[in-house]
Amino acid sequence: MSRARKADHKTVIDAAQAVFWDHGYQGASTRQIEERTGLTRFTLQTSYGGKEAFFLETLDAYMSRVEAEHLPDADNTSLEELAQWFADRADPAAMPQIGAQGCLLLNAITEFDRNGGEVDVRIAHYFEVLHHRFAQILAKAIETGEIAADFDPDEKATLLQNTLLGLSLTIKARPNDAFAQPFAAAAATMIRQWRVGG
Amino acid sequence: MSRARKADHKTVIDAAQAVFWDHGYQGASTRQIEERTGLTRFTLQTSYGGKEAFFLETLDAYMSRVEAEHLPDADNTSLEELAQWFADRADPAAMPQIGAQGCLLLNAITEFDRNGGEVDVRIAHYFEVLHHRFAQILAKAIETGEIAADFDPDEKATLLQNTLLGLSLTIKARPNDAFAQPFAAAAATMIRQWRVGG
DNA sequence: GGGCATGCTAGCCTTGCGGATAGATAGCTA
DNA sequence: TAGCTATCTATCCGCAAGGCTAGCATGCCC
Repeated sequence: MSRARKADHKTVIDAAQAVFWDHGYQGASTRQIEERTGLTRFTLQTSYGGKEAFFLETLDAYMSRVEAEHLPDADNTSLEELAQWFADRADPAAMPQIGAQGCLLLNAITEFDRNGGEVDVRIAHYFEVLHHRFAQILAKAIETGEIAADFDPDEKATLLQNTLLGLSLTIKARPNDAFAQPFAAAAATMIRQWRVGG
Repeated sequence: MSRARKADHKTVIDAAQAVFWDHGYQGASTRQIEERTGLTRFTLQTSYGGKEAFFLETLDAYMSRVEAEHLPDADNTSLEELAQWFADRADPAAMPQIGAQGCLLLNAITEFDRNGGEVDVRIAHYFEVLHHRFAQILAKAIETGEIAADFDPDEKATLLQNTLLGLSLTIKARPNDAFAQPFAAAAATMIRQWRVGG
């Protein structure tokens, strides 16, 4: 068919996530992307359709991976596991990697205007996914009796969405890898105190 | 002494806050700043020392104003007032203005590297101020008996910091002015449920 | 009113950006 | 092996960015 690329798609996208996280969308030049991903600027244009389209693809890959591998499971997550999941978001030992490759949604939110375009669709989708996951986990915890029946899972899911966004921002703001840990711990404690008699 | 400026310092800084919020630091060009603030690019260089120094000054002015006028008072804020303060952060009626001039720290955190420079100092300062205010209000609420004695004001202050950051991001992410309201309401409810017997 | 410091206007410089192009090259298929 | 096609290399383009300079305008002080 054709000549093979120097760098395969998956490798390129993985590296691109790191580049965009390090420098932001605007701050990452196509020449930097070329250097760090192995992708040539020529292919960036012809195969991916330019920088913005490439960012969208990177963002989609990131979100798919997060949904599939990193978000807590909607059906099989206990309240304690949810609490621990929040605590782990800023584990100082894992921070170097997590911090080096944080939430790309942050960049999407802060660097693009809300104009109803492609980025906005992704943001809306992510908010929905988060809400659904958290609400389902909390509803389950009510069923099992972990938390009281008069607990509002929808409202608390909203609170957890907000908490997670705040945590992403704190991680980005961190002057050192231990910095964000108390914030994650406070979130975990909040969740644990939702238990009946907690 | 000298010739008077077209636009006075305060007016310039106020307008600059809006420009930087609308387009971010990187996205705001010096020519846009010139247009919307009345400041000339010449004065931006000679009197303010260039775009980055000017942003820092704008950021300082913003933070001073927030500390003086918008953050809840450390000494005279009840728990209910604190809850209402969070709820008001995303009041749909006030959103047009608030949304049009949101938290500049967001831009500082997301658009600058953590290199120990001037921006980092501001970020650290803001985190400290927030923590101190919230912790003091909560400590007072323990004194008055609004919340239980075994309540950890320090940890919950950390949680509130995180909540406020999340709210700022949600406001930035909002597709419409009503969007952020449930997030603010959930935060307010969380605070109200801290009351003894809540 | 003359001196002088400051701000304004207007234009120019350099740099880096995203993107486009053209010729060489590699890998598959027939 | 010939041909086709996607990619690579290298270069170029137009544009917008931040910053700088030169000459004019303004206002305070001696």
